[in-house]
Order: sequence, then structure tokens, then C-alpha cells
Amino acid sequence: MATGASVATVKYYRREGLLPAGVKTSPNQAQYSAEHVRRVRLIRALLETGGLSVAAAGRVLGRVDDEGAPVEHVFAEAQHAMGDASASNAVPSAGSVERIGELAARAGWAVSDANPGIVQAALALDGFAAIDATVSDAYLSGYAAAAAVAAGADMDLLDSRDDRAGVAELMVVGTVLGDPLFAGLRRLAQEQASSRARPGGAGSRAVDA
Amino acid sequence: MATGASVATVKYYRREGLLPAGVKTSPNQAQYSAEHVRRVRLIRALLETGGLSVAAAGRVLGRVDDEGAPVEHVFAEAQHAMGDASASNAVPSAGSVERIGELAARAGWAVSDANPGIVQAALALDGFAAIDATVSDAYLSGYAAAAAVAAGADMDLLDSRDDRAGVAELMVVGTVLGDPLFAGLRRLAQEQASSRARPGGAGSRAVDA
DNA sequence: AGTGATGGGTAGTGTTACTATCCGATAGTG
DNA sequence: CACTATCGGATAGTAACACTACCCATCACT
Repeated sequence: MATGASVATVKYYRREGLLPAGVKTSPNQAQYSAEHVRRVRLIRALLETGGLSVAAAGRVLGRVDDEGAPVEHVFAEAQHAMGDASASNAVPSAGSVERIGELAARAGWAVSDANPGIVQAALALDGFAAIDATVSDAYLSGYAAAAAVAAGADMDLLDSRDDRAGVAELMVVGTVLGDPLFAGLRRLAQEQASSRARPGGAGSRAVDA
Repeated sequence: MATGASVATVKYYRREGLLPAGVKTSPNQAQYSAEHVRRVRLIRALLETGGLSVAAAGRVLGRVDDEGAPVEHVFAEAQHAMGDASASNAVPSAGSVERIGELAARAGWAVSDANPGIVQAALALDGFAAIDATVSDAYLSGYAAAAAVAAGADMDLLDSRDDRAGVAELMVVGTVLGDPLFAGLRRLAQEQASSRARPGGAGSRAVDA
């Protein structure tokens, strides 16, 4: 298979409902199209690179496949899937939640209380608090500005498709893979920024230990 | 315990070497200081919010505790830990790697080949390719600009400490928790951007279904 | 002296993402 | 037309991981 998954794994995905059944030509023969291959590659990307669980991927893809579901719901499901991927069931402190709310207000964002990003960002703040580190408003504003830039790019990208299925798929991929894309680029930018701040020590020298 | 972990869990962390042993006053009594409580909270943040594995957290904290290790090594270890958290052992396509390299060059970043961000970003690009979506240079440049802003904020934050232990810890937290912080904020910014682009449909409405 | 907690170690548990095997039916081959 | 290799589908097993429950010897406290 040229999909990065073994036959057994593909069967497993079918059982979990991530993959629609092929057109059955007879009780034991089914026809799998190029669309199925595409879907398997998408699943692998969501799981391996995006870090989604099989269950979460199933929920998201279910929305994508549901022609009656508005794309906003697809979007919301993808956002929730990413929130559940990390954070599990931890509850952030009220103070951090409030600070994120203030940050959003300062940035001029109208945000629903149900947005899973609030919990995720607040939990990150709690992590800083865990080592008694105080994060400055400047730091948070920097991150908020970066997030606004990325979100703008996300929206522009969606304009490249206009069919419902294409938009839904791209929405999912953009939401899920935008995080690792940014994370990777931040590593690169950090190396550059670090070598400028502390000349002589490459930020990402290989660890030889 | 006010650390978010049960006694049994703390014992487990000790066995795994994430937590130094307390000062033993007798064969079955040990003294645990506030420093230990702090450490446990840090571990919880790295695992729950940062998504690190126990093993990865152990490697990173080992570097932090090693007074002889230069902070650049702490940094590199933290970066690798995040890379391993997602992506597992997948190999990106050469084309994507090359495109990320070009993007870094265009941004003026001097980047080592060993930087784990390359693989992570390239894998994300491969995910877009999986659904035959083409990502524009404008999109990538937007993300690169956002990454540069965030990395700059990261560096500024480090200036708030000057002792080696403090810098190392903050470096780890910043590297590990910066990802979910940004991810959460991006969700918020997406909701705003989406509601502006498609008025009437809130991007993150609760899913009732 | 007695009781209950503590540190330390071993073994077990629940979850997740596969993976190996089995089965009946059928497609292709000679 | 027989025969074997392969396929779809289902069941059960596996490996990794993050705990968690239990046991035991020792010790603090009353």
C-alpha cells in the first residue's frame, strides 16, 4: 500500500468508522477508489502529525462526511478534537482563564465561552505559574499577535476552495496541522533568535551526550 | 496533596527519576521541601499540558538538573522532546523538507539540519499534500512571521531570570508550553477571523448534536 | 506497647493503537 | 470444473504507557 498504513491497519480504521466501506461488488470483494487512498493518507496525517486519537479523528471525519452539517460545525469539531488531544481533563485556574479573557478582549477578539482554546491557553499559563514564573503582558501580547497572523493566513487559505467537501477537509487539515506547522517553525525561529541573543551557542546543536 | 498528583503517582515519578529523592532522615522518613512540590507541579504541566511522555520529561529534567550542562543543551533537549511527542517516527517527504528550508532561508534564519522543527513542519506540509491541497507561499510566510514573533517573545521572557537554574527551567517551560499557549490563542483568533469572514456563524459554537 | 503512617518495591490495571489469526466465499488458473 | 490463492470481515491478542493497588519493614506518635 502506498498510504503509509498496512492492510490490517486500514481494516481497523474501517471498523472504527474513519473510512467508508468500499462499493461491494460481491459479498467478499469491494472496490476501493483513489478517494479511499486519499482518506487513509488524511487519517495518517491527523493521527501521526496532528496527534489526534482515532476516536477524535472519527468524530471530525464524521462531520466532514455529513453533507448536512454546516462547515462551522466541522470547524468546531476540529477545534475540540485538538483541545482534547492535549490537556486531557485538567481544569485551568480561574485566574488564568480570566487573564486569557482579558488578553482576547485587548486583542479585540469576540470569543465564545465554549471555545476550547481558552482552556488550552489557560492551562499553559498555569504551567508557567507552576514554576513561579510570571509571564509579562508583553509576552502574551506577542503570542496573541502571532496567533492573529496565523489565523488570518488560515482564513485566506480557505478561499482556495469553494466546494463544501473541499472547504471542510481543508478546514480540518488547517486546524489540526496548523499547530505542528507553527510549532516546527517556532523551533527554527527560536534557534535563530537564540543565536542572535547568545552568539556562539547554536540553539539546536545536536545532543551528543 | 496540593500538587495535582496522588501519592502513588509521585512515587512513580520518583522511580522514573523525574524527581530527586528527598533527604532521608531515617530509613523510612524523608524530608520533602517546597522545591519538590514545585517540581511535581512542573512535571504535571509538562505531561498534561505539554503532552510530553514521562520518559521525555525525564530526559529534559535531567538536563535541567545537570549543573554542568550548558543551557543550550537544555534547550535542545526540550525541543527534541516536543518533536518526539508528536510525529513519532514518521519521515517527511524530501520535497516538504526542502520547502521548509527555503522558507527559513527567505526568513533569514540560520538553521541547523538537526533542528527537529524541520521534520515537524515538513510533516505538516505533507498532511496538506495528503488531501492534494496546495499551500501558498503567502500562507507559509504568514506562519513564519508568526513564529518569528513568538520566538522573539520567548527570548525576551528569558531575560527575566539570570540564574542558571531559573533560566533552564523557564527555557523548558517556554519551549514546551509555548506550543499549547499559541495553539489555544490561535483557536480564539480563528473564531474572530472566521466570524469576520463569514458573518453570522460563530466559529466555535458549542456542538450540540 | 500499640497503632497508624511512610518509603520502597512489585505486580496488576485500564486504555489505546494496532496486529495476528481465523473463516467463509469467490476470483482467477490450468 | 476443480483448486488454490486472495479478499473482506470478525475476534482475539499484543505492546507501550501511565498510572495504581498492594505488601512489607520500619518508624513516629501516644
